[in-house]
Amino acid sequence: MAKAFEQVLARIEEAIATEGLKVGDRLPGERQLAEQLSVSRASVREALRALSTLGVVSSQVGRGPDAGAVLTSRPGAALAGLVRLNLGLDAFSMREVIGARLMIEQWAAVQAAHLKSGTAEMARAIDAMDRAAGPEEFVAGDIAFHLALVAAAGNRLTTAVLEALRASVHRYAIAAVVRLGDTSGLQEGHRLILRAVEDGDAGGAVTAVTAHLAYAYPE
Amino acid sequence: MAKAFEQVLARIEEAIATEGLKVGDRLPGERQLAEQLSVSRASVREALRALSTLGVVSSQVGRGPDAGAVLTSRPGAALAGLVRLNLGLDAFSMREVIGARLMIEQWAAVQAAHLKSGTAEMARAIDAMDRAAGPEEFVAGDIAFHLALVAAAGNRLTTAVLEALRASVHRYAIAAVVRLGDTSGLQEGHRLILRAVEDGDAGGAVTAVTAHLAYAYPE
DNA sequence: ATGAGGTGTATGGTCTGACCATACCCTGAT
DNA sequence: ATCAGGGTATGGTCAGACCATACACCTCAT
Repeated sequence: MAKAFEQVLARIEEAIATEGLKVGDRLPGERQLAEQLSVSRASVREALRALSTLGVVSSQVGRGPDAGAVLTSRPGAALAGLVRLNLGLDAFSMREVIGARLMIEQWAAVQAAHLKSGTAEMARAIDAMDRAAGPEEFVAGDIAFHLALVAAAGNRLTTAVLEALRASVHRYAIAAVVRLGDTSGLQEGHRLILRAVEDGDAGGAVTAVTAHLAYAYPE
Repeated sequence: MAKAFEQVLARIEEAIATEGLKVGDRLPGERQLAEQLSVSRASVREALRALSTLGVVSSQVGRGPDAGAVLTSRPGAALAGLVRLNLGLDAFSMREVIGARLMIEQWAAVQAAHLKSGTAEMARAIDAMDRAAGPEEFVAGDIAFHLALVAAAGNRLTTAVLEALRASVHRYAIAAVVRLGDTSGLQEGHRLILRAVEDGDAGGAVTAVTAHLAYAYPE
């Protein structure tokens, strides 16, 4: 049997999807939901807390005799996917994850090249990867490099988004390292990116990022 | 007194920030946290549920005598920011939100132009804005347009990210409508974007998106 | 001394039942 | 017709309990 918390989440998602709930509509109250799903109110509350953390619903005390949490976001595939992503359940294909990464890193490369920032952190990450004792350390260095690149763009929000993708990216990154026996190609890509940023060569940086990700994650 | 749930969240964030916790380190157990913060275990669990929803920590049953949730994400500004964004507490500047939007929508415009997709949805949103009775409907149409643009890129993940930014974007969008007495400029921008996508003109689409957002959110 | 295997124990996950302050609804008095 | 006030269901919080699990430790045979 699946965990109670996940049951509740799935049922609420399903209800939103199938019952055509619109933004502003109300879900049943916590006690009512608990009874319908045969779980405790505590589990319902945890599920609602997760959804409210994702900005899907929002609750208010009082509200009199009428019901519970309000839908604050549009239902649909994107919503369900976002929930799954954040829960690590993963509804996105590798293609989508890599696509989003490509978008963020190409953009960041342009910003970083203009600002000529973050080069020290990137260099440090490359060094760490050279000195890495095992695959774990190597992957950690890789993550540090790409995080440094995006952070160099100076927008904490996009950095946070990449950070949020960490779990998925990490898994794929490990797969890549395992697949490629030789890691020198990855490091070469990193060095090309770093050099383009140092030179302030935005076009070159985009090209380098694109090539690097294509190399690491071939179609 | 602040709500118990928020207290716990703040204290955990603070602990991560000030105690130099690293990825893989463990937080105290739920019962211990509850006692330290003088709240019930249920409140602690809700806070941890929120953090785990954001991918900040992860829990496992068992774990023997040693402690609780594991840090699964890098601490620091980006982390705290992500938490605040998702909780609607807002740690990002308007500049950062708009910057992220620009990144996503420029990228989406290129993809959409190549695929020549999503034009029907965008056209529908433009019509809805023309027929809008009040500011609320107008803003709803605006959101629908930009969501359609990003969805046209065919990557549910990036769509989900824009969806996640909805709350912040929405607020700024309202501000923009209020500021601009005349909304024809916004609609004109939408039409330019739509036309470029229909023509498969990637460069023109990027230019149109950039101009439109610069118009809606002047520096 | 060393390894395998069993046991103890604290953990996260869940449930029950209770209390509080709040916000809505409805009634009744004006 | 309007307004004041109580009734009531709500979300937020708490206390205490039980379960299955996974680690740490101890025992015992080798």
